[in-house]
Amino acid sequence: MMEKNYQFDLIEEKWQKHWEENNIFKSCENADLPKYYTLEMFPYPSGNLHMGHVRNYAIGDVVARFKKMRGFNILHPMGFDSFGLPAENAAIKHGVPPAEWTYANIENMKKQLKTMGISYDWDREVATCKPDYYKFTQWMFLKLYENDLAYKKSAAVNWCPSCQTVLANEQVVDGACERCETVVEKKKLSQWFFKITDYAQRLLDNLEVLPGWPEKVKTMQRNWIGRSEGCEFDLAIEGREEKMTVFTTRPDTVFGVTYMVLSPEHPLVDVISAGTEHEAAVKEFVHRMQFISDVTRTSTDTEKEGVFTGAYAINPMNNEKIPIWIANYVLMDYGTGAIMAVPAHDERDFDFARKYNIPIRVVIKGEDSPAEGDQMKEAYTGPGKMVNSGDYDGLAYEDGKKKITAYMESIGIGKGTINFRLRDWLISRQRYWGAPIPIIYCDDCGPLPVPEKDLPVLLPENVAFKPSGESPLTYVQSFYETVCPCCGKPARRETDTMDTFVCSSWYFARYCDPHNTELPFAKDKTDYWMAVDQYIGGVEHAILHLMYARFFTMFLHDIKMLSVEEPFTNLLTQGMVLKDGSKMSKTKGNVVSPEEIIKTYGADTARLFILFAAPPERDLEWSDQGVEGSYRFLNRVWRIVTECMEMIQDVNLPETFAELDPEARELRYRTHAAIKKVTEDIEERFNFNTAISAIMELSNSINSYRNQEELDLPVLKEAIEAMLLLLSPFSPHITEELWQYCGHQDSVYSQSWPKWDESALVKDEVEIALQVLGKVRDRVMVPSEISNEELEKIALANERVQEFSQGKQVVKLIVVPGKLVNVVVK
RNA sequence: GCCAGAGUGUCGGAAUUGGCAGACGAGCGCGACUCAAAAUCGUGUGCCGUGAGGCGUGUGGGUUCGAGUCCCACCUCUGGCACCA
Repeated sequence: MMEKNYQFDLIEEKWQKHWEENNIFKSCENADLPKYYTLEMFPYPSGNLHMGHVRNYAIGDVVARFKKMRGFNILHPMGFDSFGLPAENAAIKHGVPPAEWTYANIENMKKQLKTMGISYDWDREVATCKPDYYKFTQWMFLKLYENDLAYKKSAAVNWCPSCQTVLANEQVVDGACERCETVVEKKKLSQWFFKITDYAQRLLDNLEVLPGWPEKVKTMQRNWIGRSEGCEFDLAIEGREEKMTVFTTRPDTVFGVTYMVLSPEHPLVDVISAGTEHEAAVKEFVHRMQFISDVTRTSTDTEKEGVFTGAYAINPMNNEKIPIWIANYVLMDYGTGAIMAVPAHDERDFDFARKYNIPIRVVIKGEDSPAEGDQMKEAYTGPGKMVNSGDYDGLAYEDGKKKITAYMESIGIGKGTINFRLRDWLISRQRYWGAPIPIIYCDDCGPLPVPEKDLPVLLPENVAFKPSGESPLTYVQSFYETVCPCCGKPARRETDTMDTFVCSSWYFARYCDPHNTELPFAKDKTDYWMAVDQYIGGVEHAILHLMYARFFTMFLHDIKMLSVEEPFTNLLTQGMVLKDGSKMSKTKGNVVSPEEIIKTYGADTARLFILFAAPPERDLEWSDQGVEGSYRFLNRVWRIVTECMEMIQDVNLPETFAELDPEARELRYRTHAAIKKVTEDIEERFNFNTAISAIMELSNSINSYRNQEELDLPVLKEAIEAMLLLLSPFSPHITEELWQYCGHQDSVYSQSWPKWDESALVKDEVEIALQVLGKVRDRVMVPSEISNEELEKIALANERVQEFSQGKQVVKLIVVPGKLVNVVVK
């Protein structure tokens, strides 16, 4: 029975149930149809959806439903990134086991997600904390290990004292923990790494073949990978056996070296300063540097300082004696931890040399650059010709780079190298709630991978949480006690777990074959579905998740598990949801709860508003009044359809619409203009806000048309049905209900997307603006087929035009057909 | 400091290829309905001016018949990078 009023709560519940019971959104491979894989970044199950989620999933659902109606075979799954620290914190705080807390949150969030009415195939749901999933996260580790891409090493790593675990470089932002903003410390520990640096060049190069990614994200990844090309070479140290090795991108400036710098942590520092009069000062400096955090030390604001070590290196190009210093601005973990300093052509070296009165020698002369170091106000880093460089004088600096590198190579002291800023990915975490690293330590056989058949290495339950620097699993004897898979003697399991970013680096492939118990996924399934055609999520993952996932995909491609090399063909990074100009947060007290909004206005209104308020990439300002507006619009749609229903229900649409009266023609024009506009806005630009405004315009047109006395019912029906179909990806429940009222049996979701009729877009008459000197003075209606000559005549004869060109001479006439005539006078 | 992106009514935002700035929505004003209110419907709404008209897309200049859009300089905001040799 038809309800008189728009009762969103009844309608939404009814259709959600209907969709679920009829498996409307279930997807399977179908070779006859082109596939389309839409994916939104899966959430961490914190327990409640926030507006950012709603925005993310509303965008994804428009894409999925639109593509479905456009004839694609859709994969649109959802799941949970369910390992991670909050579960452990909750366990400590509330005494609930992490697993219990997590599963309860998943249930609640799933319930909330279902009230949004998104077209997910829930049969494909994954949760990374379930053994059937993390079994294959461990499988990934084993494959990386087999291929020498997982290794353990002792290194100074980032330690978050609050989270009580180590972090990857990517998870340290401005020297602080990405999660809790605590300043991280350096700790020397033995940890597991993935050799992502082996893929540095490919991660960089492939960005070129990702035209569907925002330039912003690609730039961030390029910066992070930080490739630089240069030359590494050895220098003898006066009176010693040892050599020092430096990396430089400017071998062309090697004749301008006036001092060398070692990082304070460099192993040679102690050796070369020992026994010199400078030893005490060096020791003091090194000691002092230990207590300065990396953030401070690597900030551009920090003043450069250093001390002379007492030792000298020999410049291999001219045998000059060069003093070796140590300084705060040279870092141990980039390049070789040592540099050649050329103050004339490097800003940092210049500042340092000025401070300590070290000579500045010009070796590159640009067009207007100073020739003498003393005259310089700043370092000259531009192009130029080599000077003061012996046989190399007169060479262009680029040629100099090549020639000097080649020379060093020929005498066996150096070689051309490429340095990356990217570090290997530290994946061990001293935490309980993660996938255990599948490694066994045997006193006799060493560290060994857990045999594939023994996966998964199950996480034990009932674990005590003691705040210490060690994994809680180190206290669980039943977990760590095992036998060596090689010799059968008692052995010990690795007690660290994996970074949760490992779990999310391959989930998109698991969705293609989520119930496979033998393999993470079967190749024929991923061959059909991968890559993800449209990936949608927050820009905060620009480096972290998006780079790790690319790395995994390349690796899986290399071991022939995946055909694709890149996981995400198109990427949309959505903006944040703001309230009163800032991000919604509990501390600011400006949080709007999606649950409340859906309860008060319904999911259709919530979705519509969030898509209407701003284009998807931009930040969105939440507005309660804006929500009211969207709600009013849906009510208007409801009234239009229910009030016209009886008239149009039994009307058949003709093949062609001939002989229409002007009003009906106008409505048809507007209907088809709306179809065109909405289609192009979604398809080409993801401009959902303007697509919605076009639907609103159509509804306004229908509304005024239906108040007339004589109605052309087929035209009215066509307009109303087009409006419902166009609106259905945005607000699926109300359109489903009204679609049925119009006499249809099938779901709107399974309808074909409407096509516009070009002939309906042809107008008899168009409005032309008449300008004098670029200012609009009048507007006239003219036949659309009018010739330029005719238009010119009309313009010149126009009263208003004459008024404004009186006493002046017409110099020129500009005609833009269908738009305007501009009369140029003098 | 460097590199992106942005700056348009009271507000969110539109203008797709250099061609009528302000679509759509919100807010506000007026009117209808109502005992009244809400809802709804209709209508108006960039600024100045009684009016004719003038002005108007961060600022200043330029190109053009015509500039929110192109060029130059500058200001502000947002994001990213920032001793990476």
